[in-house]
Formats: sequence, C-alpha cells, structure tokens
Amino acid sequence: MKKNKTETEQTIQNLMEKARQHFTEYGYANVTLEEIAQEANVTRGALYHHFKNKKGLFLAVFEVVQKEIGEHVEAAAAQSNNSWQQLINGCQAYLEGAVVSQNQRILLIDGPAILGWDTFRKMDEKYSMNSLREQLQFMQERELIKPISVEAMTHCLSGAMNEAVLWISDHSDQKDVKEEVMIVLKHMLESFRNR
Amino acid sequence: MKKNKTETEQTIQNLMEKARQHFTEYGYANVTLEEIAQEANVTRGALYHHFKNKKGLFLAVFEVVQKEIGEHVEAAAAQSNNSWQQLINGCQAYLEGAVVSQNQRILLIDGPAILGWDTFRKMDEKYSMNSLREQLQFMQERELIKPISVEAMTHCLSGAMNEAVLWISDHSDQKDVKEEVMIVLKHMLESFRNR
DNA sequence: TATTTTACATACGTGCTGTACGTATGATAA
DNA sequence: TTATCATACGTACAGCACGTATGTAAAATA
Repeated sequence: MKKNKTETEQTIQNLMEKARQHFTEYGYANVTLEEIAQEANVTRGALYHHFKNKKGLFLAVFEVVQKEIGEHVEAAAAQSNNSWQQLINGCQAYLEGAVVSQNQRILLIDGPAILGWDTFRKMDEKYSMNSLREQLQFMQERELIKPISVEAMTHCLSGAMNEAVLWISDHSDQKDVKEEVMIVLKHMLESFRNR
Repeated sequence: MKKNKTETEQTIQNLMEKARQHFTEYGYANVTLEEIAQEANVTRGALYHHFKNKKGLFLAVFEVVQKEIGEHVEAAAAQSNNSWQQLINGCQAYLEGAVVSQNQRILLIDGPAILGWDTFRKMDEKYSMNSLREQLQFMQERELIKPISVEAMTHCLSGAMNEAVLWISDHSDQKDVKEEVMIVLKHMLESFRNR
C-alpha cells in the first residue's frame, strides 16, 4: 500500500514531532528510536528510511527549532524601524524563543555534543548568530556603534544570551529573571554605542 | 598480587589521565572504556572498581579540569591588588585556561550533555562562576560597579566568555582573536562600572 | 593464623543502534 | 495492459559497548 506524497510527508512530520517531544523531555541519550517510531505508529525501519540515523533525525529537529527561533527574532526586530530598538527587540525575542518549551535542551545542551562542534557552529552561524551579526555590522557601518570587532561582539553577546537562557529556564520566576538579564544586556550593548 | 596504596592511586591516576586524553580528543560518545582501560594497562573491571560508570569517570575528569582552570584564574587575579585589574586578569586567565589543550570539549561541549544540566550547573557554580560572582559582589558592595543584579551579570559574562573560548579555539590566530575578545569584555565590564 | 577487604580480571547478559533483506504498492514506460 | 522500477515501509539479524555478577589473589586486620 503505497501512500501518496502527502501521507509520506505526514509520516516524516510525525516522526519529527515525536522526536522533538522526546528529545526535549528526556534528552538525546535517553531516547530510543523504538520509542519515537512507536509513537509515530511506524517501525524503526520507516525511520531509517527517512533519516540517515539517530543523529540525522536529531539534526532535522534541531534545524526546525533554530529556524523557529530565528523567525521569531526577525519578526520582533521588524516591529521597529529604529536600529537600537531592533537590536534590543531581537535580543529579547531570542531569550523568549529559546526558553519556551524547553528548546534549550536541544539547542544548547545536546546540540553541540551530538552534532559535534563544527556542525553545530555552522548551524548556529547560519541561523542564530547571523541576524545579530548583520545588525551589528549594519549599525557599525552607520557609526552607531564603536569600531570594535563585530565578530567578537557577536560571539560574546550570543554567548551571554545562551547562558542567560539556561539560567532563566532554571528559574521559577522567569519573568523577573529575564528582566534582570535584559538590563544587563542593555548595559552591554550600551558599551558598544558610539557617543 | 595486591598493590600498595600508592600503586592503587597510580592506577586511578593513570585511568583518569588516559580518559582525559581520549575525551578531549574524540569526545565522550566516541570513546570506549575498553580503550581507556587498555591504555592504562588494566581491564574494564579495574575501571569499574574505581569509578561507578562511564559518567562517573567523566565527572572525575571534568572536576579536575575545572579545578585546574579555577586555580589558574585565582592565581592570575591575585597578581594585582586593584579590584578592576583582578577582574580583568581573571577573565583573561579563564580564556587562556579553557582554550589550552582542548579543555573546552570536556568543559563546554560534552559537560552539559553528559552530566545533565543540573549537575553541570552545580559544578560550574561551584568552581567556575563562583570566583567571578564573588568578585562582582565584592566590587558592588564598595560601589565600584552599578547596582545591577550580580547573578545576571555573572551569568552573562560567564556565557560570553564560554562562547568566546569556543570561538577562539576554532581559530588559528588565537592570540589576535583573544585580544579582540578582551576588548569586548572590557567594554562590557566598563558598562557595569559606577562613574 | 583465620578472616575480611581490596584490587583487580573474567565472563556474561542486555539494550540499542545500524544494516541487510523482504514486500507491497503506486508510478512509469513499452 | 502489462512489465519494470522506485518508494515506503516492515522484519530480522549482527555487533558494539555498557554494566554486572562472579572469581581470585594478595594485603590488611583481628
């Protein structure tokens, strides 16, 4: 019984959804492909047909999560036409996006270890860091920020936010903590400002 | 053939050394306990006698690495008696310590994923973040830095440095890149300064 | 000297991954 | 219309690596 294209895509969609749930809840190492396949009502054979291996499945899920957050950030930035406000909006949106639904586990904990540093780095550069870097670059060209290495600023800010995400998601009063982080981030950004 | 106490400790020492080498070079998942045991001239039985399991061995190695860097940071800070200089020295020492001999793989990549977030966090708080937090706290009490959440500053700075470490260690011209990072860090720190 | 504890080695079971192979069904071309 | 091929799975198997149970010799202890 051959399924038509939409049903095939549905199978893939299903597998990725269940995989995402399990990876976020239990962590990559504590999840078996059998579980995922069962919940998607197929066997591991189907899974291996659509994905190269366990890592491949994780990679697919990882990309989706990163894309989601990336879009969330872009949307938040687009709500203002002031460069500084865009930057700040983007940072805040990133914090929110990464914290919700335990995304941090896939993004920041398992991601680097499972994908390997180089693969992870490429992904992170492509989706997550890129918009930040471009924004900083853009602002530096207009002399809104000091002539400091954009790369260095990007990495330091990105790192600060990632650690902040992990810290925030570990707290019950996430809202308060997030505000504290935003204050710190604003200070940091301010230190780059040309005055 | 029972070994005396020193020889026993030597066995443990040996296992941990080889384990550290393998973990840093290939990553936790790509290392088998058989390899480690063989290189230490014992069987896996000996390994399991001294360590609870693979994770336990990793944890032991992880602690050693963190302790090493922590001491390196403290020593660097102690070279000045000016609070600001101590802070900057500490940051620089941390960058250097984490970059050398691929420590980042154990510390920042595998650490969180293998130990689990909560365990990792406790370790990191205990060894790595603590001196930074205490320094910031100390300086804030003397009104050298603004009344911003010390916790938030600590996490953001720590995150910035960790990401910076990974970025630096990915570059051939580590010295130049490290200097760029230090410039950024100094700006960030400056933004916390009370003026 | 008898007994327990330590420091290993050996042997085995088990879970999970990946792979090879089988099969049914829809698409395609002669 | 039929023969052939590709797709989308399922099934069965192999192997690796972990952990555990058990054995053993030597040192510590009583």
